[in-house]
Amino acid sequence: MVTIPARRKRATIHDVAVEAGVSRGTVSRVVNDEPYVSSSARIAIEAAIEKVGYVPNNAARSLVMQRSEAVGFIVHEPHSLFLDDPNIGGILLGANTVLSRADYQMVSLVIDSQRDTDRVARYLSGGFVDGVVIVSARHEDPITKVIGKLRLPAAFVGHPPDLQELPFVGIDNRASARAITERLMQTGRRRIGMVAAALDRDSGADRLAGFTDALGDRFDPALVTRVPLYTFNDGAMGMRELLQRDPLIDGVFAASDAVAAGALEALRDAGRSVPGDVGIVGFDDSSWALRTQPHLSTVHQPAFGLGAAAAECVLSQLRGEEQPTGGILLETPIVWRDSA
Amino acid sequence: MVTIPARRKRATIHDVAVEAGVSRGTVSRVVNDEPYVSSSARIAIEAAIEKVGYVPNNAARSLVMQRSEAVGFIVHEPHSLFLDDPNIGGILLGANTVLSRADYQMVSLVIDSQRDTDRVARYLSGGFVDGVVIVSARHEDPITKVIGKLRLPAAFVGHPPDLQELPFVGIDNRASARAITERLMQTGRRRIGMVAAALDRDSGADRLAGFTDALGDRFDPALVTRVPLYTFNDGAMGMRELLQRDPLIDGVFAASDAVAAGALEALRDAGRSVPGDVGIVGFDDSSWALRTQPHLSTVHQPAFGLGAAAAECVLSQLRGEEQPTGGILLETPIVWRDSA
DNA sequence: TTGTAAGCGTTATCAC
DNA sequence: GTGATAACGCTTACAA
Repeated sequence: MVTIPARRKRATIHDVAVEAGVSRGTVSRVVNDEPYVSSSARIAIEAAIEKVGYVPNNAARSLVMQRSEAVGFIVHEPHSLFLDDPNIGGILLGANTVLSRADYQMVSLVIDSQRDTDRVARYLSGGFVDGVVIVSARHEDPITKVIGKLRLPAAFVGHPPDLQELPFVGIDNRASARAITERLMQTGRRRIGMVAAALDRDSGADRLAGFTDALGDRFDPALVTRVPLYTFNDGAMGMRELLQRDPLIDGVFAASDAVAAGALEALRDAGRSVPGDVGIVGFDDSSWALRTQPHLSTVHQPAFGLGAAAAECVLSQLRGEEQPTGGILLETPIVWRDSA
Repeated sequence: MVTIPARRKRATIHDVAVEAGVSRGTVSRVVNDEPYVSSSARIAIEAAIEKVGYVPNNAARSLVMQRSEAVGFIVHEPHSLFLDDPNIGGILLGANTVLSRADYQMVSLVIDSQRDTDRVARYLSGGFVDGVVIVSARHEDPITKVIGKLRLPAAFVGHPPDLQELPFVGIDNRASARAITERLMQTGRRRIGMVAAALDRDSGADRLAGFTDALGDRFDPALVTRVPLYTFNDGAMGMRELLQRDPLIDGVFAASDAVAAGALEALRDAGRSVPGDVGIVGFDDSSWALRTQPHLSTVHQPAFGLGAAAAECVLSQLRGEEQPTGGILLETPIVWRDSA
């Protein structure tokens, strides 16, 4: 065992000022490199900073400046999904890239319990961040409430369930689902079903709606199975049920690539070939799409772009610019590979 | 277009005090629910807080308290890997769970560029966090330097390249690699090779070392291919080369599950059956392991436990407790499935 | 160009 | 029980 030495007291501007034989004001000017500092003073101060090991104290700075130069990135996903969801990483990187360029520190806060929710709400209230990007908000979310109450500059990725007046960026799940289903129909499939997932969310419900839009008269409710999550396992389960309901099914729209991958496994277990016996399409164009055999035809979801756009949106609010009403919808090209 | 109204000035303790007709000290006592407050005062103050919409200012609090009740979680991964790496999510969740329970806010900082590095270093220096958990530190990392200089309570996940005296939690990559290779040998394979990856890191180098340990006399350098990253694509590439070097190879240790998945694809493309023609084992027991066909035999890496242990380690430092010297190594059970 | 001093919103130490 | 008041470390007029 070894005792960690107590953290030694940190040097302050005062220490630097004394060391350099100037006033604190001048030191501050050097630190924030403002003009009107003689080069002799600057040199002395820089040496002093080095000598006493001064690092500015953000708390003090942000107290007086009334801002923190940080933007929160809130992820609110159930445990399991967070590990799986291929989009979150891209969104996060997109947001970070934009914020970084503007010299804002992105701090991600993950919410994984009720306790987390409360603590994060406090954290946001406390002025530790100047704005916030929110992924997958919940209905009646305390976080959303706090943001509204504080008028904290915010942008949602995906459609916020309530509070429609807050800015968001997203994709048109319904139109995209319709488009890929139509594309699937064009390949000549006769009995097309869907493994629908996450119907408690807008994205899940919209994808199903787009599917029924595309099918029109040909829509058969019996050919839709519903599973709770966008996961591999749920996909396999949903597909097995679909196969049971109609062994002759020859086309499937899976609500996400992970679901499609699971479905693919169920199909393989049932001895069906893809795309020979059945054509299948997914949604997301995540890393799943290239891991499956055959590679998935799917809807490209611009994860990075979503994160970047949300971050831009927060920054523009921070600059006090006017906001376009309503949300921003990004394009979702269809990428056609081998699974259908 | 609509103009977002300016954020209205936030209420302070002072406002609450005036409203409730008491002093700021008393309000502060109520806010931090300390004893010695008359219930009449408490009631009046709570009403006033509600009325003026008071939320405490963290910057001020953390300035006077000299701590922030937050712990940083630093991820330093190249872009592509961050999206793929299955362990990071688990580590993050493990750390968050522990910190949350102790009422610390975990803030994750992702480093994705030089600019990020500098900004994060400043952020850490600034007192916005009381401690830090670091995933995949770099050699000669400015972050590591800052931590050392500030004596910021820290714990590394995985072995920190330099600064060996800092606490870390990890696994014994070498022993684990040896164990699974031996297990693979016991299945009767004659020509066993390895797709080694990320040899510039300890984990990668150690896994190769464990492999050679296990093989002893039977080790044949020609049966090892080296690829830069723990990725699917690199795995496929490495396996193709292995196949070229020795078409009769019948056992493969892939440096990670993602690598194994890629190798599996290369094997399939080459018309080899698994585990019939060749047995293959991976490392990590990540979500990859169950996505492949057949499921992978692999080394279980306790991602959640690593995050949790690292967080515990930081908390214990924060409590001023003594630290065990050296790192903590967690168990890595072998999970045997169908790929070998 | 530099120094002085008044806050920023808390907590904490005293007296009362 | 409660109210002054002095920090905490910094920025920023305003004076010099």
